[in-house]
Amino acid sequence: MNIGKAAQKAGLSVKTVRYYANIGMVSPQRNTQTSYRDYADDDVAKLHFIGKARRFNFSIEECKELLSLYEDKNRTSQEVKTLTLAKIAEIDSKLTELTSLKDQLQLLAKSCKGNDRPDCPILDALSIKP
Amino acid sequence: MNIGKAAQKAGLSVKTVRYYANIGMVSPQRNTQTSYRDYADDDVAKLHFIGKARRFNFSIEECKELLSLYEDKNRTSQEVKTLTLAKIAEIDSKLTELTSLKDQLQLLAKSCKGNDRPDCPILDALSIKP
DNA sequence: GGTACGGCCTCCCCTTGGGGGAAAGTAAAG
DNA sequence: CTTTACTTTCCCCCAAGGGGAGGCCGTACC
Repeated sequence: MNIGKAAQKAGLSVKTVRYYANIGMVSPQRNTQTSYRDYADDDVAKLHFIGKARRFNFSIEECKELLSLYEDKNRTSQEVKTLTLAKIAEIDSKLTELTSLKDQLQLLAKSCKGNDRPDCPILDALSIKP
Repeated sequence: MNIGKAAQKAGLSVKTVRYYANIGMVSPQRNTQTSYRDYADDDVAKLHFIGKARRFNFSIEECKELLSLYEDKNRTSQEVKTLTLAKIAEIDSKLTELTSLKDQLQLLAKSCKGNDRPDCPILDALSIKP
């Protein structure tokens, strides 16, 4: 099938699917006459797989890794789980960082009256040296 | 002072400080002979301000906004607080999203034995249609 | 048969916030 | 005077595609 149909089935944009072909992640056959990309059902399954992994915050490189594990019928579940746990840890550290940021911003916001006067503890805090 | 000294005082890299000059955020004087950038203490204070705002996850555009509020002695604290609350909301929605992702990944990881066998519920979940 | 429309192709520039490094001018120190 | 450290501009690079130009291709309609 053509790229438009494949993208639609996989729930991705045509641009994205073409990008994945360009970086060698999902390489469809080519129609010898039109040079149109020709996606098999198997390719669409991979695209779908990648789309889902991306939504789980896996990077392109990690998706390549997952994809090769996906295609390797002899891989161990341990390899996959390791990647997943690493991703969880990564998300966790981002959560910690964002939570701390939010807390600090909330303290600042709380200390600022937010009225018509010019004095603002938020700006003061941003200009303090340390 | 030269850019190296200014960067050091502000706790930023020279590249970053030059970048801020290029985008017109902090525009130092120029030494007419050498064309070296010449940072005043005031510029360094702005750089420092920006560095801190960046660490609070404010984008460059938002930093520009904060900076103009910072320099405007007649601004109201309300304007600053509004920006801050918006940033908090933004961080909050990211927290929600990441938490949901983490939960889903943890469910998957929990269901996967992570042993030497090839069967892996994580990959299965990633290949399920939707 | 023509032609209008839509899909596909490649190619290039754009995004965020700088990092890396080359080539060349300049300043400070020995 | 020479070495070394600093600064300048310039260009390419990252992720993960998005937007759009210009040019083929195929088909539906008159």
